[in-house]
Amino acid sequence: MKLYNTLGRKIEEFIPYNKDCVTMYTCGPTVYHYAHIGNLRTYIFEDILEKTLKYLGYNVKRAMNITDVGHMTSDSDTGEDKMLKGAIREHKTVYEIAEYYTNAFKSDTEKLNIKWPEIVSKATDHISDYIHIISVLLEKDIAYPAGGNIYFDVSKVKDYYELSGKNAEDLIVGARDDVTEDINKRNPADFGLWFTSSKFDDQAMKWDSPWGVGYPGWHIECSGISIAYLGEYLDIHCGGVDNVFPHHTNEIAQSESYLGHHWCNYWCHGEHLNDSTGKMSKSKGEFLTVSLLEEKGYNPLSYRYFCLKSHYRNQLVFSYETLTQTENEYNKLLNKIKSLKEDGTLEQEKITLYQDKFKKALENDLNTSSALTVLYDVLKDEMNDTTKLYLVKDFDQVLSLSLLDNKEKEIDENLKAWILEQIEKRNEAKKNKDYETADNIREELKSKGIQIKDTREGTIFEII
RNA sequence: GGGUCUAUAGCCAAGUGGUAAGGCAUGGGACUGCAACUCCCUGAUCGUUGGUUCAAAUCCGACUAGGCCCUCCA
Repeated sequence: MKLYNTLGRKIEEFIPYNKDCVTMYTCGPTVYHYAHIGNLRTYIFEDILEKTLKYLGYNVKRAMNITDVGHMTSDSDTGEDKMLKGAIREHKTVYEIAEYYTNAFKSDTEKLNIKWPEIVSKATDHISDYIHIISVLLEKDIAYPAGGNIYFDVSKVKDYYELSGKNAEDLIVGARDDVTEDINKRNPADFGLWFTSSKFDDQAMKWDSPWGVGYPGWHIECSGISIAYLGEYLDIHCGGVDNVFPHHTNEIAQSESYLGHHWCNYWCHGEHLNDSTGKMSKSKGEFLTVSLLEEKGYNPLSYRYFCLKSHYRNQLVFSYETLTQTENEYNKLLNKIKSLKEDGTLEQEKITLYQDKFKKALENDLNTSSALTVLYDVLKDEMNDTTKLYLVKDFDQVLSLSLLDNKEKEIDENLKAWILEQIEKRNEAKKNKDYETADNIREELKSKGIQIKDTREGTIFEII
């Protein structure tokens, strides 16, 4: 298995610490609002990674956090707590907001066939772990108190900028207008571990700590949860590219300083989904959610297919035009598979041949585009349908495109009898060259969501 | 300003030194009473420009265009 590692910026052979169990951590959502489909793209990538590892025979232990503690919308004095902002917007408590959007997020992942990680933990469930880590960092003199808060001193760690490839001199504090310098920090790059002195009076979530009542900094939660569930040695850490700096950079700094040894070997990042104007975000342009796509008549799995056609490290541009086209492709694929009928015994040679090709594609830094091509090759190949169906099912363990879930929908016997009767009538009319009647019947059925297909074997129907 | 990534046909894309996979769309054809479905056929010298090499979309340099990051962001 080869993976692109942001740490080192090259494709590397994947070698886990422990062959028997790969540990994987993925940064989860901040649940103050719905996730947009760009957010979900990253989770699709992580889903494919986890399923690929399992397909290749690894056991995978994966954890994800749910950020239900306040993140600042900005670091400036005018900043607001995201969770609080959501609560005010919707007249609910921050806890209600978190629960509501966690469920919404889970529902979105289900619609996209994204497997829910075995371990999912709320950030607020591990406050004592963060306090412990911060205490150790203070003891080691890597963290320091200032102005009522605890900060991490980045000058105490070597290779702070290794992951991001940046260097201290070139970073401009306040490169963005909405960021102001925090005068408590010794170095501009230092980051907060614990805040007691909030810039906002109405901070809703607070916990007791050795340094006063307050709340944890943003980066500490991922370190804390990851170490709590996956131990001191982590194989893979994933997230969106925008997390490379500062979030993951800071995670490395605090985790390794706390543990006293190297922590995570592979850092994998998913690229963004852009719209025609650039990066997609919640605050700019149309807020694209899975529900919105459904409202517009799209199948969420068409979006998954859209993502798999591309590579996770390529930027993708979203437009309804492209999605419409992709849905068409996806439906054609499903149609082809639907026409397969069990017709013999498995052809083992073919199975081995195509499984190897499929694996090879995925092993090459998750080349899902090539993997899909292998699927098309299978459908075109000269082998019996039983073997094709076997391979489709096998591949779908990773692709998760519900390629075989398209079984005939259960329909009422009376309805079925009526439809068959109509088809009979239509065929009779056709025989008598009464095409007007025939077309009327076809239209009537269509208006009820029943599609007629004239095939060589006779007329069949399908519920749309 | 600094960092980083990308650039292959209308669209999504494979390709990691040996003369451009695949899917969709388009056009043509078969089937059909017409249509839908299905099937067959149909397209690019790889952003521009130098260089390395017997050989480059593939390696190196320059240029151009674009995305993202520089302390909320997937």
